[in-house]
Amino acid sequence: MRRKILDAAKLLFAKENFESVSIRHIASAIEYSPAAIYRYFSSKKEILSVLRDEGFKRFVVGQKQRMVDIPDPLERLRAGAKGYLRFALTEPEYFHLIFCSKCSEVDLEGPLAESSMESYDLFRQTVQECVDTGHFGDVDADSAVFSLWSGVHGLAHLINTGRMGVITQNMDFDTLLDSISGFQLRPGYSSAK
Amino acid sequence: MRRKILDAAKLLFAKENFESVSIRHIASAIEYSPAAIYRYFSSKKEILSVLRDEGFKRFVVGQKQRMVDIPDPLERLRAGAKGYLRFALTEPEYFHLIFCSKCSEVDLEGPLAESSMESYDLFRQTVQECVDTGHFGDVDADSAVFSLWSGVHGLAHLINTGRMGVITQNMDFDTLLDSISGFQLRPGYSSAK
Amino acid sequence: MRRKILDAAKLLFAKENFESVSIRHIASAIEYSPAAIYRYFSSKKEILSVLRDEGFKRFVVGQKQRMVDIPDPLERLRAGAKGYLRFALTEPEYFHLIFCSKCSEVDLEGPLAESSMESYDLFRQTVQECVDTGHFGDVDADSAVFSLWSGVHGLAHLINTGRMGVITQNMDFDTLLDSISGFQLRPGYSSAK
Amino acid sequence: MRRKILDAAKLLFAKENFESVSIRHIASAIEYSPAAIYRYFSSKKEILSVLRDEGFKRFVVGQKQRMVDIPDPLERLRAGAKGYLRFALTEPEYFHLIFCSKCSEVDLEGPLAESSMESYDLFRQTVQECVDTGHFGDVDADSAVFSLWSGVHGLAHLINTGRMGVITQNMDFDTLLDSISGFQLRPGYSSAK
DNA sequence: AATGAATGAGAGTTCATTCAT
DNA sequence: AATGAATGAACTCTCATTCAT
Repeated sequence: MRRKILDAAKLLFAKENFESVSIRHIASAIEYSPAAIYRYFSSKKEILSVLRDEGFKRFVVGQKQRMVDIPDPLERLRAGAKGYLRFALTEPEYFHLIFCSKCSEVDLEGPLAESSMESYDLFRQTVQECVDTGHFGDVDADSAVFSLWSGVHGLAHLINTGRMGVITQNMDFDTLLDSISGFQLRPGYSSAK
Repeated sequence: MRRKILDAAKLLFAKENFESVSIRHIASAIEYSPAAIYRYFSSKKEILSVLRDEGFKRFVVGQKQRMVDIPDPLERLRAGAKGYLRFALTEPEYFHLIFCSKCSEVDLEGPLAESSMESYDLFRQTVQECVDTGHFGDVDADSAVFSLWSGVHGLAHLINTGRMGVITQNMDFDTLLDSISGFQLRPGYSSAK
Repeated sequence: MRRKILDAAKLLFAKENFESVSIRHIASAIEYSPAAIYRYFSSKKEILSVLRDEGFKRFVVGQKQRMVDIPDPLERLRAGAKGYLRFALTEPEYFHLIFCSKCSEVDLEGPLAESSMESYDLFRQTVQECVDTGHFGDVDADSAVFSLWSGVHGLAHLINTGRMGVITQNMDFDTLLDSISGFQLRPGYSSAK
Repeated sequence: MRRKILDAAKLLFAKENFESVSIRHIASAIEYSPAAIYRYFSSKKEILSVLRDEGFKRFVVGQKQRMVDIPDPLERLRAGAKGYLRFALTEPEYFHLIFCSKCSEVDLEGPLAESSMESYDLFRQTVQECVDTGHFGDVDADSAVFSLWSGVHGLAHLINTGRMGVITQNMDFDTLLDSISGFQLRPGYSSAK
């Protein structure tokens, strides 16, 4: 059924490129005929789309869980960053689909747009709290949002594309975060200057 | 001729990814027959390779020019970061080819490897100088390299994939840099804490 | 289906050589799409391989049947030679595939190797018997094997390629055999010198 | 010029299949452009054709030289057989072109037909002499022609297609001939029975 | 006399997709 | 609900050949 197809697809997508996974591959992985898949999905693109939505939803749910109970906004932000990194490194194909593919190629209608907003708001609001409580000195919230997202996203992307070499391979998320956020998210950091 | 093919390929490689760009696409973009392309390049991979080398060489030359005459390492670093951003935003095709495609897909033999090293060394050394002159407080050079590259790369990538929305569209490179480097590269910034 | 493809391929392989027969040719001969063939065979080479195995098996079975019950080794040999000729002239496609294509192009793993050995051993052993019973005078078995195979094979090949002209066209197998084996396989022949 | 092209082609044909030798290969072998070849030959087929004629002429000339001065017809025949074998084994591609390709594919007009006749007549007449002088017992000339050509041709073809294994690899032409002609061409042989 | 440029046709092969069953 | 059969379009790449220069 639908679930089985999606799971098989997810597994394959994790192993290979999205483009090089074919309906045939998925079908043979679940030991069904290629044609059978079309009972459940109208096209290969739809499978991809559903997977993306699912992945994003999972990401957002995870982020909420990780962040919701943390009172200190900086700690909360740090938890969010760690979640982002974890997602990127443990589910690189989803990460690529959701945070690296061109927005123009993504269908922004439907559930994805909603998740997207929710997620962004959570992030944005936490940053705002940090600014309000003086954690970031005189930096405005927009700048902080840009800066933080860029930093964490860039790290994830550089690692996933193999540009960080072996150095980062054995680091855990905390160490990684510390590396890039020596200036912002380091535990105990409070305010520049 | 060669140039025409490369330009067409560059455009297409940027729009879609490597695997979904076909020789036929390139050929029809320049209104030639697919076979004609093989007069100038022995394979699809070679086109990609040449493009990448070309783009990288241009990038490295530009960075050297921009950075060489600046005595203050932090200013020099800032100039490098601006160069990276400019390259990413004004030549997104090359940027994608060089800094976003998976390393495993790249032929690391030949001139590219050299350019790559040169460029990285220039960056790395400048960071080291900043650290040595106390610009980054007690942050070690490795961490600073990770952090700075991640920040600038992430910003470029998020903008290029359309994730920074319209807000960043009218900013110049200085403003952009200021946004993400409120903590590190801001002019006048000297040392954390 | 499979059979249709094989038959079409057999015909084409006989008319032209392996390399100039294309999947497209086969497909259009059976009025199918080229892609359809890949439902039944994984590659062009496999078609060839299957055909050869098939033909060889048929040849070997026939030879055994023809030879098994004949007590006199010379008569048995003669029956084998006649079988070889009949196979060559009545199934020239198979004959070409099995006894005329270059061995280096043949996949010698699998069932073919077995059939091949079986068939050769049967032949070789019969020759040995002839030698042992003095039918061939002081000729050793190896020489006799070379000589006999060469003679029959050469005749078949010359006829099949059209070099024997019309003269041989109306001869039956016995007459043909008598022609070439005036010295060895002629009925009543016993020993040289 | 013409000669250079033909020589290059001949060399390549000796190494690879006829079909897999391309105009490009020939051109690059003589360091000319593919187009240049068309000044001298109207098509690939023509090159092949000319080569075949040349090869055949050379064969015939060689055979004449070898045979002309030998008074004893059996010895002369033997010399001819040796020449046939030598030609087949040292110039297998020519041999294939001339004696193995289907007659229906060969252009039988022109110089080839002439050479062909000449060669055949020489052979046929020598056999006739052998018969007349009683060398072959009561075998008629037609049968002897069939038998002898078949034997030598078959041996050559089986060796060239790799079916004689390694056994024959180190034999010289005399030994080979002795093997297959234990009954007819062996030196000293005179008449069956 | 020779070439660079170009092409149409065709090679083997894979793919997403459809449809009768 | 599921499949076997089939296809058209696409893929990279090679070929013999032509033609303006």
